[in-house]
Amino acid sequence: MAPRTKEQFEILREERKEQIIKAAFEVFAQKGYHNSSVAQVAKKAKISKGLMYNYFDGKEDLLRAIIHQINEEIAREFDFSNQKPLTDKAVLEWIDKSFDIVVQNPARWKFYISLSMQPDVMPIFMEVAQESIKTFFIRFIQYFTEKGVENPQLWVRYISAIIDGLQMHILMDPNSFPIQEIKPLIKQYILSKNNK
Amino acid sequence: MAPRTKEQFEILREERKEQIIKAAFEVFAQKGYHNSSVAQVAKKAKISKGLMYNYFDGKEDLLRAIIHQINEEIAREFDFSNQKPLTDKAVLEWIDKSFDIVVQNPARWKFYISLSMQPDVMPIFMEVAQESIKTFFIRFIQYFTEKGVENPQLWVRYISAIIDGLQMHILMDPNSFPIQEIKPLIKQYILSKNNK
Amino acid sequence: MAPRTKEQFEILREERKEQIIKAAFEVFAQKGYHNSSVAQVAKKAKISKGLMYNYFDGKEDLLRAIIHQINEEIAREFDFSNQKPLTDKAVLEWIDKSFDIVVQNPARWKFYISLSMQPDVMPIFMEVAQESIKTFFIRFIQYFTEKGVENPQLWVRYISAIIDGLQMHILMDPNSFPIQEIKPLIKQYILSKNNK
Amino acid sequence: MAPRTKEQFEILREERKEQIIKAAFEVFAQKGYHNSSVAQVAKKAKISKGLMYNYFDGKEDLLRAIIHQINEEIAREFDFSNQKPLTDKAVLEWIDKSFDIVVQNPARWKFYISLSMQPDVMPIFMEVAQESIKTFFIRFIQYFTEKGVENPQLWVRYISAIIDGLQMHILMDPNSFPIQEIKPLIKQYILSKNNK
DNA sequence: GATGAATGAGCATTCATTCAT
DNA sequence: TATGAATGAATGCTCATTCAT
Repeated sequence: MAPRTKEQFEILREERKEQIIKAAFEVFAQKGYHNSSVAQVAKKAKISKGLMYNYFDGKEDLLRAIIHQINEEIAREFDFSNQKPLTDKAVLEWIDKSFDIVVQNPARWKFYISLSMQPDVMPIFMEVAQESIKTFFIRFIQYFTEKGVENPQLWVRYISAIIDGLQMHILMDPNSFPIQEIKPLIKQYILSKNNK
Repeated sequence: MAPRTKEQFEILREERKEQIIKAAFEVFAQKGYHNSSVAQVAKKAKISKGLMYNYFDGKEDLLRAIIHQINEEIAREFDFSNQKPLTDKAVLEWIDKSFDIVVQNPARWKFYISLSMQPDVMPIFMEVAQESIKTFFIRFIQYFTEKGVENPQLWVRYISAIIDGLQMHILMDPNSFPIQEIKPLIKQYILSKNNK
Repeated sequence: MAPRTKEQFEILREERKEQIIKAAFEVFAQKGYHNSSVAQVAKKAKISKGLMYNYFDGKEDLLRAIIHQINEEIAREFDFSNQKPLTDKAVLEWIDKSFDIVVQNPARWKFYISLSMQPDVMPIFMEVAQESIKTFFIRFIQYFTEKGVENPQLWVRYISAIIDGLQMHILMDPNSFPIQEIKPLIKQYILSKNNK
Repeated sequence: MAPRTKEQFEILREERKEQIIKAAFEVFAQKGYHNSSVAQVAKKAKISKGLMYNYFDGKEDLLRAIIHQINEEIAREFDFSNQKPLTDKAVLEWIDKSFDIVVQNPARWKFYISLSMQPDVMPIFMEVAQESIKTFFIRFIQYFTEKGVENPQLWVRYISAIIDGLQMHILMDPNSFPIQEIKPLIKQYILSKNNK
């Protein structure tokens, strides 16, 4: 077999890592982090337990990697890197997306939130998560500022909390929570601030 | 020497139970349910491991007891047993209380919410919790109905989610989350529905 | 209340002991010695655990007492104290009794045999049991000797083993083991030795 | 370094399993199943407690494995798979073997019988054991049938019980029980049925 | 005598992690 | 790189026994 270059190895490693993270997420999401064993993850990923330690430093490192990946996905889905000022349309889209994203992949969000609430996982979580969200917050504050809202920072925190609360309730009752009916209410509430 | 009377034993048992629940809550709240061991709880309660099993059927039963106790406290604090129709004043007080209760005992609420989000604890939680909340929901729906709100059930779920979201954010940033400034906003939002 | 005499206390103690032994036997017989707890015995006997230790030195002592009692019952039932030479009739009666006793109280025999086979209980068992049986053996040997059987000791051991084997099989299949049909066979076998 | 091949692992596993079963048998036989701990078995096998669970599902599974192995050995020694009709010679050989097998390995039989008598182990025992014995029973019934014995099933049960009783007595007094002298008696008893 | 709270050693079992191959 | 055997500490739980009352 032709000797692979360093780069090829690197790519292979990354693919393997992805594969393990995917398996780990599935196992963790289904049974909870503490109730899952490394053996189960390895089995799901179709590799040996030993090999897992070749790619990750341990169970906690695996968790860290999952959180990191989810954060990246969210950042991508919400287009956090976009620096353009927010328009009304963009805000409304963001609201839609905030709920759609939960509805479409409740397992992921449930896992994400449940982790963020566990005292022992919280530090890991915070360490990895917050940064990218901050920049989006700033854009949101600017949006309200331009609309002439009196206390834009306050409103951003308020709105964020509302969204989070609704997301949580969707997760707690995914089948019958009337998120589609509530969407217009929250949208209207936000837009009503604009025309002051 | 004469043995203790049944009453003496009963009192002793209640005291001990309280003592163990208190210790268990502290340990669970600090390290999370799954990361806490029965041994740690026993140590905190300054009793032997074995004795714990004289009072509770196991670790899970201990958790159940804690949840039950918190629920009772909440029900008492919110006066859930009160069946009178809600007035505007009562609703506003309820909102104040909803946040004050979190601010005053964040550890308890953090624990409470974190439990409600863990997949394997959720069933226990639901089993013990929900009942008392339902009756309050009904009163709230009646309140909106009488105000002539179009879709009262929808609004109750909406408002509940908002409150929960805000509670969550208080817990995530207890020191600087501007709940006192946000209170008027949410109050005004609710009352604005009344005068339709 | 009139002060009781020492004898009265003694009688009371014996009655209590009987009551505990009875309860212990029931529990042990149903669930096995090792799977039974002192707490269960105390509950069955309707006394406290503590009191049990007032009457018996511990779980093992309880077992010893049960074995002792069963042995005494058996000795009484088989009239082991009777020293008269065995007649044909007595032997046939003894055979009947050997099986009837098992059929009538299989729980007791099952318990008895199961104990006698457990390596850790065997010593206790032997210590208590054997003596009374020996004297009966001697009478049986005399019986065969008088009948002119060539090797009377051998035959006694042989017959004893046969009886024990049949008893065991009755216990293993109490509902359909054809002991009544087998009785004549074994009786005839023994009597056939007599008329040599 | 190259990992072991699947075959190498397979061989290793079989060897270890054998080693653990051997150790477990020794411990169980000496102290009884209930009085033995997994730790003791592991120590005897010179492995860690944890490893035991890599090979067996638990203490009960270990017991099951031992019973299974003993059954296989017995089936092999008695040539249970042989389906040919029994001859007089074969029956006499079977009787010899029935006792020789006990004399040669009393520990095994003691263990085997003691298990079969313990109420909570009996089900496991029956589940694993009985099947192979049944086919032999059938052959034995045919043997008596062909000899013109009136109630062949009865006689098979009778004879089986006699053998078991003698085996039991050998175990209870392995040094001086006169099994060699008794052998002719039981053989003669069986053959006497043939010439009717 | 009588109670049951309390202890502590022991148990079966799990699992993250290491290591020889 | 890759395997899974092996470890050992930890966990939830049980129970015979003791002891204060």
